[in-house]
Amino acid sequence: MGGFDNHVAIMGDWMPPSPSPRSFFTAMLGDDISSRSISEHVVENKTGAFFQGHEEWTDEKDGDGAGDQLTKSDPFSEQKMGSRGGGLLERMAARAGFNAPRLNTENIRPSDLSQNGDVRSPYLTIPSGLSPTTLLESPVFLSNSQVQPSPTTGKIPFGSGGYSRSSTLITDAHNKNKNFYEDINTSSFAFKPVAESSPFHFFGAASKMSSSNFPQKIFPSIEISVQPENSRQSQSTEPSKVPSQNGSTLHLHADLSRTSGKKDASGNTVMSEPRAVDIVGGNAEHSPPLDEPQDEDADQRGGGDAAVGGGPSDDGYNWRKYGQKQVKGSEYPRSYYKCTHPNCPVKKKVERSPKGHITEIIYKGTHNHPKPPPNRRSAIGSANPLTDMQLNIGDQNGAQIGPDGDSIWTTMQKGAPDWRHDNLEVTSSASMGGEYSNGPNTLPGQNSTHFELGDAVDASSTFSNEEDEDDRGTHGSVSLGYDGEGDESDSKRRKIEAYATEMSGAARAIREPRVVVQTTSEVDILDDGYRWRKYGQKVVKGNPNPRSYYKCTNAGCTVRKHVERASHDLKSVITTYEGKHNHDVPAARSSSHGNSGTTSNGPSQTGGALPTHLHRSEPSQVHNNMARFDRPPSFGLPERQQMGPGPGPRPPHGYAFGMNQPGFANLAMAGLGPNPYMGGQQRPMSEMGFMLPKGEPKMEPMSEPHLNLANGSSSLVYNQIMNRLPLGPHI
DNA sequence: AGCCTTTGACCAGCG
DNA sequence: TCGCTGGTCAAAGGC
Repeated sequence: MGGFDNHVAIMGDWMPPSPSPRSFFTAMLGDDISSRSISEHVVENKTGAFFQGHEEWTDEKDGDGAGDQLTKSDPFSEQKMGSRGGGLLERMAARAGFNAPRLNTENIRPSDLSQNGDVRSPYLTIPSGLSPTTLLESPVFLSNSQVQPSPTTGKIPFGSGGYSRSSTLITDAHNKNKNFYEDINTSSFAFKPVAESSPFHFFGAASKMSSSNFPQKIFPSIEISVQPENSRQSQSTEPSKVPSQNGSTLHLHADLSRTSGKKDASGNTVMSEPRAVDIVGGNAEHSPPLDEPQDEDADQRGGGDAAVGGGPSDDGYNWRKYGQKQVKGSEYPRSYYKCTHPNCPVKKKVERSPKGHITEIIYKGTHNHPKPPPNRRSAIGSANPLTDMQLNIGDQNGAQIGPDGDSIWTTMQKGAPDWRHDNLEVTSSASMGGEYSNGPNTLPGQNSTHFELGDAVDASSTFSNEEDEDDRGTHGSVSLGYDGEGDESDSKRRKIEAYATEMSGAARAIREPRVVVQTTSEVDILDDGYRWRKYGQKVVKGNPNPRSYYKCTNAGCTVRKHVERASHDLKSVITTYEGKHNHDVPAARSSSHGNSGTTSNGPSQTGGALPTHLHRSEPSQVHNNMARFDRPPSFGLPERQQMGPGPGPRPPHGYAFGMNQPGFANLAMAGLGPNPYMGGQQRPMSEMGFMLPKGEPKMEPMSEPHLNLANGSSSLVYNQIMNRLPLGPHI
């Protein structure tokens, strides 16, 4: 397997029946942007192979030179892939009983620990070297047409059809080439997990999803693997010292080593050609590795797991480690945890690399008690971004007991307390990291924009955390699993398929659509063309800067938004939209100009949050699209039909955010939802990020050189993306 | 003192 | 039946 081309080809095989992510991306970004292959980017970046093997990971901290990385990182190296693949991926695949695209969370990093430990705005960024197209091909975007996925909302894209089996995303904690990514990380998608809301509602398969299926639905056990292996990137830079930047990167990791139908040593079925998608969140260089700072410590004191996200408390629950052992096929030792709550049967297994990178987290059982108060959670959990991530996961994914209360490894998501598990085990994991993060230098002075799509769907509504917690990230991998008693392979597979379908719907929560737009560039997204009235301002946790609240002044419009300066980057402004949109952009303001540079009455003016930016965003679409959120899911309709130019104004620059759209959901999933580690970092370069719906991972696309987002072009790109985002079934 | 981690040993399932 | 493997137990120690 030599080249990336092959890789791509494989990915193609792996693609879901529905519009391939790649196609989507291509469409979204346009030929100019997407046509280029990742490999090309890699070459251009001279940073080495874009996809990396897992083995390289170990060298990460050793500071491998670019050249080394290039060599080592050759993900296409059969050898490497094979070796790695035999491990987690296969196990995951086996567990899930189907192809398990790997979502690598190793690279998930705290957005900005140094500046604000509380910052929870993991962003999943697409490194400059990473082609959106590629990204779209990642499992994250699988089955867009049928999935309602949203990693955070638990809508995992478990596509139907052949792909349904692939619903499992295997976390690949072994992202190597940290440097590579760092170098290239200029643009990326940042998944900005939103608070506890429901980072992981990965029950994507939505093919059969119906509006009636909601959180209350009974689910089979869900296993979530979170693999925030962060660390690799930290090396190049000191995350803690570097202001967070939008370095989160979306790490697409292809694993070509696997063959279908094979079984691993354990007899687990290994699905054919599982592809690993590593989503690296957080800025490699800017954002501290999720756990990197604590890695050593964690390792030594055993609390490392916690620190890393596998910890007992990262998910909001308290855990006691009762065992650890090296599991065959796993490169890293597996730690066993039990919920410390009396009589609570929930357990979780965490695998993490020697450096503390979590490669997999599997929950089993259902908590029969409420989550302990935050103050009771481990300090680590609260302070550690990674922990935050875990919290999100736990919150949303907290394991829940199956009907029988045992033997079910599940990963529940917050807000899914009512879920019940059957014998379904779907494992999906995603890792985010900064590896892909583009180097800060790549596109100096460019814009970084983050879009957070609020999702009206939030199964985790149970934990009604609002913005303050929205930024928590959940990232990672989610495994829907079924630990069943019988034939894991087949039965799981079957059940997974069945469940995937149901889950997607179930995962949907009803929530106010929420869109977060973050920008650090001249393109001021804050100036969205609508008229706003500032009605409040306050300092929220996690951000030293005041948040300004605005209401749309349009009569009858309930849309609100709040704007705040990103703690990690004062140049960056995060705008969160909430509410439904019932009108178009005011004529006077509905201009389409990426670079107009004029500011409107938006926060940028009042809030002064954007001192240096000319923000001109086109949230008009947001408005419009948000309205769509309320629509009943429409399945089977081509995205275009749903999102497209169809009825309804579509401002030239409008952002066609498809809230609740599978596409994003998937993307979010890739981002692993609220991954504190992912985001939070912004750079003075063009970056465009997509913030996933509240409760969902937020993507923070870092500026992709190819996207050329700077100076208004970002809006164009954004617009294109949004408008073209394939979203299969939409709500 | 309580809680948690570590770690070797034990147990059970499976081929 | 044996060996392998994953999962669990429980003593010891640390914080």
